[in-house]
Amino acid sequence: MKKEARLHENNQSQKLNYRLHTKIFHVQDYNLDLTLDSGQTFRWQKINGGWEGVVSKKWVRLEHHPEGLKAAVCEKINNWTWLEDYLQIKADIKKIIHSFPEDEHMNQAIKTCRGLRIVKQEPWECLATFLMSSSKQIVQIKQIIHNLCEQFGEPISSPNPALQRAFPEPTAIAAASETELRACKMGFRATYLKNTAQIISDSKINLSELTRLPLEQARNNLLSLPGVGPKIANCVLLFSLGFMRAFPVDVWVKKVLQTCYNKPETLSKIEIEKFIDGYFGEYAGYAQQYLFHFIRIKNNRVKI
DNA sequence: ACCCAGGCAGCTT
DNA sequence: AAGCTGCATGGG
Repeated sequence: MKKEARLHENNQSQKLNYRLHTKIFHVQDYNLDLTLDSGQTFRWQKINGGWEGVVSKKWVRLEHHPEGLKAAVCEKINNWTWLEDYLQIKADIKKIIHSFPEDEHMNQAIKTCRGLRIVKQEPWECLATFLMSSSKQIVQIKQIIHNLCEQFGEPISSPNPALQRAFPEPTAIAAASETELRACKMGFRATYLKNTAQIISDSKINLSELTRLPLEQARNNLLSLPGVGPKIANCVLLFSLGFMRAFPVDVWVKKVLQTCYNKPETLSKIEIEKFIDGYFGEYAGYAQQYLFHFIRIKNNRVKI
C-alpha cells in the first residue's frame, strides 16, 4: 500500500468514535489488579479504573462488574471463547487454592492475593516476552515489549493510542535486523529473540502442539531454543501452555524458598526440584505465582 | 558510585 | 554437578 494512503487511514482511525461491543463474564474471585499486574503479562494498562490490553489481535478493555467481569472490544464478536479462554473464566479457583499446601506463608499469600488468576497467554507472545525478562526489572520488560510492538506489530483498531498494534509475529521478528531489535532496548537479548523467532517461523517447533506433550517433553522442546533456560521454559509452560505444575524459580522465589522454607543455597538444584514437586502439589506453578506476588508486595515492589 | 533486575550460555573448576 | 563471568540497560 502507498505510504500516504496508509498515513491517511491511520489518521482517520484516530478520529473515529469507536463503537464498543461488550460482554459480561459471570465469575467470582477475580481480581484484575492482581491478575494483570503480577508479572505474568506486560502489556495491560490501568486506565480509568479498568484494564486495557491486546488479546488475539484485538484491543480489549476489562472492568469489574457486579456479576463478574465486563469486557469491551471495538468489533462485533459472535464467539467470545478466545477471551474466556485467555482469562480462564472457567478455572476452578477454589479447587486450585484448596490444593495449595497449608503453611503460614502460603496462607498469608492466599489472603493477600485473593482473586489472583493465571491467565492463558498466546504462546509466542509469552515466549518472546520472557526472553526479554532475563535480568530485567518488570517496568523495563514492559517498556521493551511496548517498543517491540510499536516497531514490528501489525496495526489493529483500538481507541487507545498506546495500544495500536498487535504483538509482532515470529516472521516479523525473524526478518528484523539485530540492530533494529536492539533499538527496542533489549540489549544482548536481541540475538536470542531473533534466533528463536526464526526457529518458530520455520515451524521447527510448534508451540501450541507442546500442550499435548507430557510436561518434561514440552519443557525439553522449549529448552532447545536459544536463550531459553529452566526459568523461562517454566514461565512459558505455566503462563501459556496450561502446565500448572511448572514452577518458575527466579530471584524472588529463590528468596521465598530460602527464607520461608529453609532451603539453603547450598541445596542442589535436584533437591530443590524434588521438594517443590512433592510439596506444592498439582497446581505448584499457581502456588508459586501467589508466593511471588506476595513477597513482592511485602518488599514494597508492588503497591496494593 | 554502586548494586541489582521474573537468566542464560560458555567456560573453568 | 557446581561456580564464575559477560552480556545491555535502567531503577533505586
